[in-house]
Amino acid sequence: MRDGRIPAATVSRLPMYLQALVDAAEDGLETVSSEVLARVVGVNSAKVRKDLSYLGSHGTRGVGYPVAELTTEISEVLGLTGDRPVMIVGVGNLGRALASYDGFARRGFRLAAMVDTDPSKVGVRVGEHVVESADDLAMVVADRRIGIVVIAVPAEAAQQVATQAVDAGVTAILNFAPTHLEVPAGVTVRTVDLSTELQILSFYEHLEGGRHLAAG
Amino acid sequence: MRDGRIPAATVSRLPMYLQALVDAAEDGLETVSSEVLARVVGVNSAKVRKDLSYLGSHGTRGVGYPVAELTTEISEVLGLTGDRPVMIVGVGNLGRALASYDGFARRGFRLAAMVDTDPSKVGVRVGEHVVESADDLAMVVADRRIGIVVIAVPAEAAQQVATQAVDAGVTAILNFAPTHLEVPAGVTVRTVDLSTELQILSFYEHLEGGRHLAAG
DNA sequence: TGCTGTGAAACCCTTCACAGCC
DNA sequence: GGCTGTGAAGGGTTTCACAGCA
Repeated sequence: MRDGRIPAATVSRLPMYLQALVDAAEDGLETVSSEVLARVVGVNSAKVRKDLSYLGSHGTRGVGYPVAELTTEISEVLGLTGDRPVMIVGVGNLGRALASYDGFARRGFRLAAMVDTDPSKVGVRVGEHVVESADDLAMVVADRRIGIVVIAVPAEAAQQVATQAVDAGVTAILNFAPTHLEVPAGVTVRTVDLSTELQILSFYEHLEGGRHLAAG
Repeated sequence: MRDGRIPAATVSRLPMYLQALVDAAEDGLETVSSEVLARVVGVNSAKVRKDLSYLGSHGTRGVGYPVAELTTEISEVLGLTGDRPVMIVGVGNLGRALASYDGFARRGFRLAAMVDTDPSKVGVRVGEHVVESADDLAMVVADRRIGIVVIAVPAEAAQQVATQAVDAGVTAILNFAPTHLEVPAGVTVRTVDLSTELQILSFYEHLEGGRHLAAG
Protein backbone atom coordinates (compact mmCIF):
# COMPACT_ATOMS: atom_id res chain seq x y z
CA MET A 1 0.00 0.00 0.00
CA ARG A 2 1.80 3.07 1.34
CA ASP A 3 -0.19 5.42 -0.90
CA GLY A 4 -0.06 8.10 1.76
CA ARG A 5 -3.43 8.00 3.44
CA ILE A 6 -3.67 5.95 6.59
CA PRO A 7 -7.21 5.52 7.99
CA ALA A 8 -7.85 7.25 11.30
CA ALA A 9 -8.83 3.98 12.96
CA THR A 10 -5.49 2.52 11.96
CA VAL A 11 -3.53 5.53 13.22
CA SER A 12 -5.20 5.17 16.61
CA ARG A 13 -3.94 1.60 16.88
CA LEU A 14 -0.37 2.19 15.75
CA PRO A 15 0.78 3.22 19.25
CA MET A 16 -0.51 -0.09 20.61
CA TYR A 17 1.37 -2.08 18.01
CA LEU A 18 4.45 -0.02 18.77
CA GLN A 19 4.17 -0.87 22.45
CA ALA A 20 3.68 -4.56 21.66
CA LEU A 21 6.74 -4.51 19.40
CA VAL A 22 8.90 -2.88 22.06
CA ASP A 23 7.79 -5.59 24.49
CA ALA A 24 8.51 -8.28 21.91
CA ALA A 25 12.01 -6.89 21.39
CA GLU A 26 12.61 -7.01 25.15
CA ASP A 27 11.58 -10.64 25.07
CA GLY A 28 14.28 -11.21 22.46
CA LEU A 29 11.92 -11.89 19.57
CA GLU A 30 13.09 -11.03 16.05
CA THR A 31 9.79 -11.60 14.35
CA VAL A 32 6.15 -11.61 15.41
CA SER A 33 3.08 -12.91 13.63
CA SER A 34 -0.11 -10.90 13.21
CA GLU A 35 -1.74 -13.51 15.41
CA VAL A 36 0.57 -12.77 18.34
CA LEU A 37 0.35 -9.00 17.90
CA ALA A 38 -3.42 -9.30 17.77
CA ARG A 39 -3.57 -11.25 21.01
CA VAL A 40 -1.36 -8.79 22.86
CA VAL A 41 -3.21 -5.72 21.63
CA GLY A 42 -6.63 -7.28 21.92
CA VAL A 43 -7.83 -7.15 18.33
CA ASN A 44 -8.45 -9.45 15.38
CA SER A 45 -5.40 -10.66 13.43
CA ALA A 46 -6.89 -9.64 10.09
CA LYS A 47 -7.14 -6.12 11.44
CA VAL A 48 -3.46 -6.16 12.34
CA ARG A 49 -2.51 -7.25 8.85
CA LYS A 50 -4.74 -4.65 7.22
CA ASP A 51 -3.38 -1.93 9.47
CA LEU A 52 0.24 -2.86 8.82
CA SER A 53 -0.39 -3.14 5.11
CA TYR A 54 -1.02 0.61 5.04
CA LEU A 55 2.58 1.14 6.09
CA GLY A 56 3.86 -0.93 3.22
CA SER A 57 4.58 -4.61 3.15
CA HIS A 58 7.17 -5.51 5.71
CA GLY A 59 6.00 -8.98 6.63
CA THR A 60 7.28 -12.25 5.31
CA ARG A 61 4.72 -14.95 4.49
CA GLY A 62 5.22 -17.99 6.62
CA VAL A 63 7.37 -16.04 9.07
CA GLY A 64 5.79 -12.83 10.36
CA TYR A 65 6.92 -9.24 10.81
CA PRO A 66 10.49 -8.20 11.65
CA VAL A 67 10.30 -6.60 15.10
CA ALA A 68 13.12 -4.08 14.75
CA GLU A 69 12.22 -2.93 11.27
CA LEU A 70 8.53 -2.55 12.04
CA THR A 71 9.30 -0.64 15.24
CA THR A 72 11.33 1.88 13.26
CA GLU A 73 8.69 2.11 10.57
CA ILE A 74 5.84 2.84 12.97
CA SER A 75 7.97 5.34 14.92
CA GLU A 76 8.70 7.20 11.73
CA VAL A 77 5.11 7.20 10.58
CA LEU A 78 4.01 8.57 13.96
CA GLY A 79 6.72 11.19 13.80
CA LEU A 80 8.43 10.02 16.96
CA THR A 81 11.96 10.07 15.66
CA GLY A 82 12.86 13.70 16.17
CA ASP A 83 12.56 15.99 19.17
CA ARG A 84 8.95 16.50 20.22
CA PRO A 85 8.64 19.40 22.65
CA VAL A 86 5.35 19.54 24.55
CA MET A 87 3.86 22.29 26.68
CA ILE A 88 1.41 21.83 29.56
CA VAL A 89 -1.01 24.66 30.20
CA GLY A 90 -2.52 24.63 33.67
CA VAL A 91 -0.61 23.55 36.76
CA GLY A 92 -3.39 22.14 38.91
CA ASN A 93 -3.48 18.59 40.23
CA LEU A 94 -3.84 17.14 36.77
CA GLY A 95 -1.17 19.33 35.22
CA ARG A 96 1.27 18.31 37.93
CA ALA A 97 0.42 14.63 37.58
CA LEU A 98 0.99 14.88 33.83
CA ALA A 99 4.31 16.63 34.38
CA SER A 100 5.57 13.78 36.51
CA TYR A 101 4.30 11.16 34.10
CA ASP A 102 7.34 9.25 32.91
CA GLY A 103 5.59 7.91 29.82
CA PHE A 104 6.17 11.36 28.34
CA ALA A 105 9.89 10.99 28.06
CA ARG A 106 9.88 7.28 27.42
CA ARG A 107 7.92 7.77 24.21
CA GLY A 108 10.09 10.50 22.81
CA PHE A 109 8.15 13.48 24.05
CA ARG A 110 9.92 16.20 25.95
CA LEU A 111 8.18 18.41 28.44
CA ALA A 112 9.55 21.77 27.36
CA ALA A 113 7.35 24.18 29.30
CA MET A 114 4.60 24.54 31.87
CA VAL A 115 2.53 27.69 32.02
CA ASP A 116 -0.35 28.97 34.16
CA THR A 117 -2.43 32.13 34.34
CA ASP A 118 -2.36 32.25 38.14
CA PRO A 119 0.45 34.68 39.14
CA SER A 120 0.91 32.83 42.43
CA LYS A 121 1.91 29.73 40.49
CA VAL A 122 4.35 31.44 38.16
CA GLY A 123 7.89 30.81 39.27
CA VAL A 124 6.99 27.74 41.27
CA ARG A 125 9.10 24.67 40.70
CA VAL A 126 7.36 21.49 39.49
CA GLY A 127 9.79 18.63 39.09
CA GLU A 128 12.54 19.93 36.85
CA HIS A 129 10.46 22.79 35.53
CA VAL A 130 9.64 26.29 36.61
CA VAL A 131 6.10 27.43 35.85
CA GLU A 132 5.99 30.34 33.43
CA SER A 133 3.28 32.92 32.80
CA ALA A 134 0.52 32.05 30.36
CA ASP A 135 0.95 35.59 29.02
CA ASP A 136 4.14 34.37 27.38
CA LEU A 137 2.46 31.38 25.79
CA ALA A 138 2.92 32.50 22.19
CA MET A 139 6.56 33.39 22.78
CA VAL A 140 7.31 30.09 24.47
CA VAL A 141 5.60 28.13 21.69
CA ALA A 142 7.62 29.94 19.05
CA ASP A 143 10.97 29.90 20.85
CA ARG A 144 10.86 26.25 21.85
CA ARG A 145 9.09 25.05 18.73
CA ILE A 146 6.24 23.52 20.70
CA GLY A 147 4.17 21.27 18.47
CA ILE A 148 1.75 19.76 20.96
CA VAL A 149 -0.05 21.59 23.74
CA VAL A 150 -1.70 19.79 26.65
CA ILE A 151 -4.62 21.74 28.08
CA ALA A 152 -5.24 21.06 31.77
CA VAL A 153 -7.19 24.16 32.72
CA PRO A 154 -10.87 24.53 33.77
CA ALA A 155 -13.46 24.27 31.01
CA GLU A 156 -14.16 28.01 31.03
CA ALA A 157 -10.56 28.85 30.15
CA ALA A 158 -9.89 26.06 27.67
CA GLN A 159 -11.14 27.71 24.49
CA GLN A 160 -9.08 30.82 25.07
CA VAL A 161 -5.96 28.78 25.66
CA ALA A 162 -6.64 26.73 22.54
CA THR A 163 -7.11 29.85 20.43
CA GLN A 164 -3.89 31.39 21.72
CA ALA A 165 -2.00 28.19 21.09
CA VAL A 166 -3.35 27.85 17.56
CA ASP A 167 -2.54 31.48 16.80
CA ALA A 168 0.99 30.78 17.95
CA GLY A 169 1.26 27.97 15.40
CA VAL A 170 0.31 24.85 17.35
CA THR A 171 -1.48 22.20 15.29
CA ALA A 172 -2.08 19.48 17.88
CA ILE A 173 -3.93 19.77 21.20
CA LEU A 174 -4.56 17.25 23.92
CA ASN A 175 -7.54 18.64 25.81
CA PHE A 176 -8.41 17.48 29.33
CA ALA A 177 -11.09 20.12 29.84
CA PRO A 178 -14.64 18.79 29.53
CA THR A 179 -15.58 21.04 26.65
CA HIS A 180 -15.60 21.10 22.89
CA LEU A 181 -12.85 23.22 21.37
CA GLU A 182 -13.41 25.16 18.18
CA VAL A 183 -10.28 25.16 16.05
CA PRO A 184 -9.51 25.84 12.40
CA ALA A 185 -9.15 23.03 9.88
CA GLY A 186 -5.70 21.51 10.01
CA VAL A 187 -5.54 21.54 13.79
CA THR A 188 -6.12 18.22 15.54
CA VAL A 189 -7.77 18.12 18.95
CA ARG A 190 -8.16 15.03 21.10
CA THR A 191 -10.30 15.47 24.17
CA VAL A 192 -9.93 13.18 27.15
CA ASP A 193 -12.62 13.73 29.74
CA LEU A 194 -12.67 11.60 32.85
CA SER A 195 -16.28 12.14 33.73
CA THR A 196 -17.33 11.38 30.16
CA GLU A 197 -15.49 8.08 30.41
CA LEU A 198 -17.11 7.29 33.74
CA GLN A 199 -20.54 8.09 32.37
CA ILE A 200 -20.04 5.82 29.39
CA LEU A 201 -18.94 3.06 31.75
CA SER A 202 -21.93 3.80 33.93
CA PHE A 203 -24.21 3.06 31.01
CA TYR A 204 -22.73 -0.39 30.47
CA GLU A 205 -22.37 -1.20 34.14
CA HIS A 206 -25.97 -0.24 34.57
CA LEU A 207 -26.92 -2.67 31.82
CA GLU A 208 -24.82 -5.41 33.37
CA GLY A 209 -26.32 -4.76 36.76
CA GLY A 210 -29.71 -5.34 35.19
CA ARG A 211 -28.51 -8.55 33.65
CA HIS A 212 -27.09 -9.72 36.93
CA LEU A 213 -30.44 -9.20 38.56
CA ALA A 214 -32.19 -10.92 35.69
CA ALA A 215 -29.75 -13.81 35.79
CA GLY A 216 -29.84 -14.41 39.46
CA MET B 1 -37.48 4.32 18.85
CA ARG B 2 -36.59 3.28 22.40
CA ASP B 3 -36.40 -0.40 21.43
CA GLY B 4 -33.66 -0.96 23.97
CA ARG B 5 -30.47 -1.04 21.97
CA ILE B 6 -28.54 2.19 21.80
CA PRO B 7 -25.55 2.17 19.41
CA ALA B 8 -22.15 2.44 21.06
CA ALA B 9 -21.31 5.58 19.11
CA THR B 10 -24.44 7.22 20.45
CA VAL B 11 -23.71 6.19 24.05
CA SER B 12 -20.30 7.78 23.83
CA ARG B 13 -21.89 11.10 22.88
CA LEU B 14 -24.66 11.16 25.49
CA PRO B 15 -22.38 12.63 28.19
CA MET B 16 -21.58 15.54 25.87
CA TYR B 17 -25.24 16.25 25.26
CA LEU B 18 -25.85 16.03 28.98
CA GLN B 19 -23.17 18.63 29.64
CA ALA B 20 -24.59 20.90 26.96
CA LEU B 21 -28.06 20.57 28.46
CA VAL B 22 -26.82 21.44 31.94
CA ASP B 23 -25.15 24.52 30.49
CA ALA B 24 -28.33 25.44 28.62
CA ALA B 25 -30.35 25.15 31.83
CA GLU B 26 -27.90 27.48 33.56
CA ASP B 27 -28.45 29.95 30.74
CA GLY B 28 -32.15 29.80 31.50
CA LEU B 29 -33.16 28.01 28.31
CA GLU B 30 -36.23 25.78 28.38
CA THR B 31 -35.77 24.25 24.97
CA VAL B 32 -32.85 23.72 22.63
CA SER B 33 -32.79 22.81 18.96
CA SER B 34 -30.64 20.02 17.53
CA GLU B 35 -28.81 22.75 15.65
CA VAL B 36 -27.73 24.50 18.85
CA LEU B 37 -26.81 21.28 20.62
CA ALA B 38 -24.81 20.25 17.59
CA ARG B 39 -22.85 23.48 17.55
CA VAL B 40 -22.01 23.30 21.25
CA VAL B 41 -20.95 19.67 21.12
CA GLY B 42 -19.19 19.99 17.80
CA VAL B 43 -21.15 17.53 15.68
CA ASN B 44 -23.69 17.49 12.87
CA SER B 45 -27.32 18.29 13.78
CA ALA B 46 -28.66 15.21 12.01
CA LYS B 47 -26.46 13.13 14.26
CA VAL B 48 -27.92 14.82 17.33
CA ARG B 49 -31.45 14.03 16.19
CA LYS B 50 -30.59 10.42 15.36
CA ASP B 51 -28.88 9.98 18.69
CA LEU B 52 -31.75 11.48 20.67
CA SER B 53 -34.30 9.47 18.71
CA TYR B 54 -32.84 6.30 20.28
CA LEU B 55 -33.98 7.60 23.66
CA GLY B 56 -37.52 8.02 22.44
CA SER B 57 -39.10 11.07 20.90
CA HIS B 58 -38.93 13.98 23.25
CA GLY B 59 -38.61 16.82 20.81
CA THR B 60 -41.33 19.04 19.45
CA ARG B 61 -41.28 19.89 15.75
CA GLY B 62 -40.83 23.57 15.20
CA VAL B 63 -39.64 24.08 18.77
CA GLY B 64 -36.81 21.79 19.84
CA TYR B 65 -36.07 19.60 22.84
CA PRO B 66 -37.20 20.38 26.40
CA VAL B 67 -34.00 20.96 28.40
CA ALA B 68 -35.17 19.67 31.78
CA GLU B 69 -36.91 16.58 30.49
CA LEU B 70 -34.07 15.57 28.21
CA THR B 71 -31.53 16.09 31.00
CA THR B 72 -33.45 13.66 33.20
CA GLU B 73 -33.89 11.19 30.38
CA ILE B 74 -30.18 11.06 29.52
CA SER B 75 -29.21 10.85 33.19
CA GLU B 76 -31.48 7.86 33.63
CA VAL B 77 -30.26 6.13 30.50
CA LEU B 78 -26.66 6.59 31.65
CA GLY B 79 -27.58 5.27 35.08
CA LEU B 80 -26.53 8.45 36.86
CA THR B 81 -29.56 8.78 39.07
CA GLY B 82 -28.59 6.50 41.95
CA ASP B 83 -25.46 6.28 44.05
CA ARG B 84 -22.41 5.35 41.99
CA PRO B 85 -19.52 4.35 44.23
CA VAL B 86 -16.13 4.26 42.53
CA MET B 87 -12.81 2.85 43.71
CA ILE B 88 -9.36 4.04 42.66
CA VAL B 89 -6.61 1.44 42.62
CA GLY B 90 -3.12 2.92 42.72
CA VAL B 91 -2.25 6.03 44.68
CA GLY B 92 0.57 7.47 42.60
CA ASN B 93 0.55 10.94 41.06
CA LEU B 94 -2.28 10.06 38.73
CA GLY B 95 -4.36 8.31 41.39
CA ARG B 96 -4.03 11.33 43.64
CA ALA B 97 -4.93 13.76 40.87
CA LEU B 98 -7.99 11.68 40.07
CA ALA B 99 -8.99 11.62 43.73
CA SER B 100 -8.99 15.39 43.88
CA TYR B 101 -10.87 15.72 40.61
CA ASP B 102 -14.12 17.50 41.41
CA GLY B 103 -15.83 16.29 38.23
CA PHE B 104 -16.24 12.98 40.03
CA ALA B 105 -18.75 14.23 42.52
CA ARG B 106 -20.34 16.76 40.23
CA ARG B 107 -21.45 14.03 37.86
CA GLY B 108 -22.94 11.80 40.48
CA PHE B 109 -19.97 9.56 41.11
CA ARG B 110 -18.75 9.03 44.64
CA LEU B 111 -15.17 8.15 45.44
CA ALA B 112 -15.78 5.35 47.93
CA ALA B 113 -12.31 3.87 48.31
CA MET B 114 -8.66 4.18 47.37
CA VAL B 115 -6.38 1.17 47.60
CA ASP B 116 -2.70 0.49 46.93
CA THR B 117 -0.37 -2.50 47.15
CA ASP B 118 2.47 -0.49 48.63
CA PRO B 119 2.34 -0.98 52.45
CA SER B 120 3.97 2.40 52.97
CA LYS B 121 0.99 4.06 51.31
CA VAL B 122 -1.67 2.18 53.25
CA GLY B 123 -3.09 4.37 55.98
CA VAL B 124 -2.00 7.58 54.31
CA ARG B 125 -4.60 10.28 54.02
CA VAL B 126 -5.49 11.56 50.52
CA GLY B 127 -8.05 14.30 50.64
CA GLU B 128 -10.94 12.89 52.62
CA HIS B 129 -9.85 9.31 52.16
CA VAL B 130 -7.49 6.94 53.85
CA VAL B 131 -5.65 4.57 51.54
CA GLU B 132 -6.53 0.94 52.18
CA SER B 133 -4.63 -2.23 51.34
CA ALA B 134 -5.12 -3.74 47.90
CA ASP B 135 -5.31 -7.09 49.69
CA ASP B 136 -8.76 -6.08 50.82
CA LEU B 137 -9.90 -5.13 47.32
CA ALA B 138 -12.54 -7.85 47.00
CA MET B 139 -13.95 -7.10 50.42
CA VAL B 140 -14.12 -3.37 49.79
CA VAL B 141 -15.81 -3.91 46.43
CA ALA B 142 -18.44 -6.15 47.98
CA ASP B 143 -19.05 -4.10 51.12
CA ARG B 144 -19.34 -0.76 49.39
CA ARG B 145 -21.03 -2.09 46.26
CA ILE B 146 -18.33 -0.67 44.00
CA GLY B 147 -19.48 -0.78 40.38
CA ILE B 148 -16.66 1.02 38.64
CA VAL B 149 -12.96 0.58 39.31
CA VAL B 150 -10.36 3.07 38.12
CA ILE B 151 -6.98 1.46 37.53
CA ALA B 152 -4.05 3.84 38.02
CA VAL B 153 -1.24 1.35 38.61
CA PRO B 154 1.81 0.53 36.44
CA ALA B 155 1.17 -1.57 33.34
CA GLU B 156 2.73 -4.68 34.89
CA ALA B 157 0.22 -4.73 37.73
CA ALA B 158 -2.88 -3.72 35.81
CA GLN B 159 -4.04 -7.14 34.62
CA GLN B 160 -3.86 -8.61 38.08
CA VAL B 161 -5.87 -5.74 39.53
CA ALA B 162 -8.45 -6.09 36.75
CA THR B 163 -8.80 -9.82 37.35
CA GLN B 164 -9.25 -9.32 41.09
CA ALA B 165 -11.81 -6.61 40.51
CA VAL B 166 -13.77 -8.69 38.03
CA ASP B 167 -13.70 -11.69 40.37
CA ALA B 168 -15.13 -9.43 43.04
CA GLY B 169 -18.06 -8.58 40.77
CA VAL B 170 -16.98 -5.36 39.06
CA THR B 171 -18.29 -4.98 35.50
CA ALA B 172 -16.81 -1.62 34.50
CA ILE B 173 -13.16 -0.59 34.47
CA LEU B 174 -11.50 2.68 33.58
CA ASN B 175 -7.92 1.74 32.81
CA PHE B 176 -5.11 4.30 32.79
CA ALA B 177 -2.36 1.72 32.42
CA PRO B 178 -0.92 1.51 28.92
CA THR B 179 -1.83 -2.11 28.40
CA HIS B 180 -4.64 -4.24 27.06
CA LEU B 181 -6.74 -5.89 29.75
CA GLU B 182 -8.22 -9.32 29.24
CA VAL B 183 -11.67 -9.54 30.82
CA PRO B 184 -14.67 -11.85 30.43
CA ALA B 185 -17.65 -10.94 28.25
CA GLY B 186 -20.02 -8.62 30.04
CA VAL B 187 -17.24 -6.53 31.54
CA THR B 188 -16.59 -3.16 29.92
CA VAL B 189 -13.10 -1.71 29.84
CA ARG B 190 -12.19 1.75 28.63
CA THR B 191 -8.49 2.44 28.38
CA VAL B 192 -7.16 5.98 28.48
CA ASP B 193 -3.46 6.17 27.74
CA LEU B 194 -1.74 9.53 27.71
CA SER B 195 1.20 8.51 25.59
CA THR B 196 -1.08 6.81 23.09
CA GLU B 197 -2.98 10.07 22.75
CA LEU B 198 0.22 12.03 22.31
CA GLN B 199 1.46 9.61 19.68
CA ILE B 200 -1.77 9.90 17.71
CA LEU B 201 -1.49 13.69 17.89
CA SER B 202 2.11 13.41 16.83
CA PHE B 203 1.03 11.68 13.65
CA TYR B 204 -1.30 14.50 12.68
CA GLU B 205 1.01 17.27 13.83
CA HIS B 206 3.73 15.68 11.79
CA LEU B 207 1.46 15.76 8.74
CA GLU B 208 0.57 19.38 9.36
CA GLY B 209 4.19 20.28 9.83
CA GLY B 210 4.85 18.83 6.42
CA ARG B 211 2.01 20.84 4.97
CA HIS B 212 3.34 24.00 6.54
CA LEU B 213 6.66 23.46 4.88
CA ALA B 214 5.01 22.68 1.58
CA ALA B 215 2.82 25.75 1.84
CA GLY B 216 5.58 28.16 2.60
C1' DT C 1 -42.38 28.53 8.89
C1' DG C 2 -39.29 25.90 11.82
C1' DC C 3 -37.57 21.98 13.51
C1' DT C 4 -38.05 16.99 14.50
C1' DG C 5 -37.87 12.17 13.09
C1' DT C 6 -36.29 8.96 9.85
C1' DG C 7 -35.81 6.19 5.42
C1' DA C 8 -32.14 5.87 2.15
C1' DA C 9 -27.54 6.67 0.46
C1' DA C 10 -22.85 7.08 1.36
C1' DC C 11 -18.97 6.18 3.92
C1' DC C 12 -15.86 3.93 6.90
C1' DC C 13 -14.28 0.10 9.35
C1' DT C 14 -14.13 -4.74 10.38
C1' DT C 15 -14.08 -9.46 9.32
C1' DC C 16 -13.95 -13.27 6.27
C1' DA C 17 -11.76 -16.16 3.26
C1' DC C 18 -8.32 -17.44 0.38
C1' DA C 19 -4.72 -16.70 -3.17
C1' DG C 20 0.13 -16.18 -3.04
C1' DC C 21 4.64 -16.50 -1.34
C1' DC C 22 8.42 -18.14 1.86
C1' DG D 1 2.76 -25.81 6.16
C1' DG D 2 2.53 -21.29 7.87
C1' DC D 3 1.57 -16.70 7.59
C1' DT D 4 1.00 -12.41 4.88
C1' DG D 5 -1.66 -9.39 1.86
C1' DT D 6 -6.01 -8.24 0.13
C1' DG D 7 -10.45 -8.49 -2.63
C1' DA D 8 -15.10 -8.94 -1.22
C1' DA D 9 -18.77 -9.18 2.05
C1' DG D 10 -20.77 -7.46 6.13
C1' DG D 11 -21.90 -4.26 9.79
C1' DG D 12 -21.99 0.01 11.87
C1' DT D 13 -22.02 5.04 11.63
C1' DT D 14 -22.73 9.39 9.43
C1' DT D 15 -24.98 12.37 6.44
C1' DC D 16 -28.50 13.71 3.32
C1' DA D 17 -32.89 15.04 2.27
C1' DC D 18 -37.44 15.49 3.11
C1' DA D 19 -42.00 14.11 4.91
C1' DG D 20 -44.68 15.40 8.80
C1' DC D 21 -46.17 17.90 12.67
C1' DA D 22 -46.51 22.09 16.01
